[in-house]
Amino acid sequence: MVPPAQTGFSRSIEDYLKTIYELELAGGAAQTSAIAEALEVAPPSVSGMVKRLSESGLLEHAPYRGVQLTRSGKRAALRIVRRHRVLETYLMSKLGYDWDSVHGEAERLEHAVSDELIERMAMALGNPQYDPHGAPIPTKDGDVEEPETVALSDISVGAVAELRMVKDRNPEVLRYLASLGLRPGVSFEVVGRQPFRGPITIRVQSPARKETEKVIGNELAQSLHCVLAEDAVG
Amino acid sequence: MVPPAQTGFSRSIEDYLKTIYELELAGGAAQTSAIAEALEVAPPSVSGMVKRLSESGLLEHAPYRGVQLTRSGKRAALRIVRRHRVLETYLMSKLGYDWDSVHGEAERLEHAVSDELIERMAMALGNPQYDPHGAPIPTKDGDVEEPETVALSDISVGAVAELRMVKDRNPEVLRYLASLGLRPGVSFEVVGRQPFRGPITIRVQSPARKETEKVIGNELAQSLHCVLAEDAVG
DNA sequence: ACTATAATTTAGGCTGACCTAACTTTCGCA
DNA sequence: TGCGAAAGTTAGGTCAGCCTAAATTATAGT
Repeated sequence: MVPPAQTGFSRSIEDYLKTIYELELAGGAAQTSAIAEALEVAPPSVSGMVKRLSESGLLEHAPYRGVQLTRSGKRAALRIVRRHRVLETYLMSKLGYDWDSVHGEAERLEHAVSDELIERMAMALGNPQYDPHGAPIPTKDGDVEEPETVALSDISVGAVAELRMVKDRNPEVLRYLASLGLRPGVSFEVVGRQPFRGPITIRVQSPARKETEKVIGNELAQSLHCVLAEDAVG
Repeated sequence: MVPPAQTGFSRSIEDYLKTIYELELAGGAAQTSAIAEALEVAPPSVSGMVKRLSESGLLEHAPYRGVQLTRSGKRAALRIVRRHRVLETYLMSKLGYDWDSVHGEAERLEHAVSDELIERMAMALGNPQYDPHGAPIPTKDGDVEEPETVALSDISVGAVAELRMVKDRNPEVLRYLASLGLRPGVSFEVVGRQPFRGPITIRVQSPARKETEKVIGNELAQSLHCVLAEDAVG
């Protein structure tokens, strides 16, 4: 048994809880196959773990239907999410990690750090509310509001919006976005949308105060979550 | 299987290698029972792991006699030792950890950090040569010279020495030493030694430039490793 | 030199977390 | 409305790393 930090939850269990939390956010109850895919394990492994976790009261399991975190499961999951996001933020701002390489490191560390270390890091950062990808950092006692955002792929032409959160974690993709200057906080106007899930054109204020147009594929646009400056969802 | 960082060695294996390295330093070949005690596992568990490790060429096993790291085992061990000591140094100087609480945190993190993170931390610290306990930090490519030191319990009266390294890692003990102002780098003169493993009295330059005498039990004195300013070993 | 005790190893088991193969349930669609 | 594919679960097995009990080897003291 390898008890990570001070919870008593194994590394595996922590991974399951975090994954289930993230899948629930994306849509209702988490399906066995979705969990299996996210964790890169076979579906029967998930069934087995789900049984154990629901027996210990961390989640509700409706057989053949899916699972949902209980209150205590959610609390545990949010602790991991906080760790992950604080770590990413710390590694980037204090140790010079890149936007794209930070995820993997945090993924391993989140199971090994103590609560104390996380609080010290958060303190050193001034208790940030968002991580480098724009995701909100849960507070120490487990509060988050996952913000109301719209995917760029769902914003209509003419709307002005701000990029709030990048859901993709593929380093290649993140590197590409960085090269376009697209990071959380950047504002832009949607100036074109090709039909049939075609690419989207946006106009961004470049660092040199110059306006540049960028063309973004629809698939990528689905993971760019934004807040609108004016109401206009299509 | 839980592969830590990029080596392919499990957390357990890393712990065994590090422990064996430390035991070898303290005296020749590491005994099964010493390893078992250090890792808090039963002796048969050690026998089993030792067999596996010697089969993979990380150590030489003379049955019933003890084990010794091979070249590659030592290389692996030193990588963990470097991680541990860089982590301790970083946690103390960048995140405000205390001398006594730093060990446990590093103990868990050493198995989760990547080489890259360690190099970034070392860089941020200016590539220090010693950790907060005075232990030398192996270089990236595995060089250390564990310094020639003498335990305070073996220094004769009249000698002047500098505390170089504190081998104890019990937080209580470390807190006590801190309260006495005894940290690596502090110079002192041995002014008294009671016979029959009795306590030792030293005179230290206090922060306020005032000389203070401290009385130290023999057992504790055995883990205070020093370098002599003049030759005088009793 | 011999034996009692201590140290070590072998034998056999358990648990967590994974796997594949085989079976069961659900659900979309003809 | 029923049936086949997709999704999920059960059954049974593996592996690492630990354990206890029993057997073996080393060693110290007479």
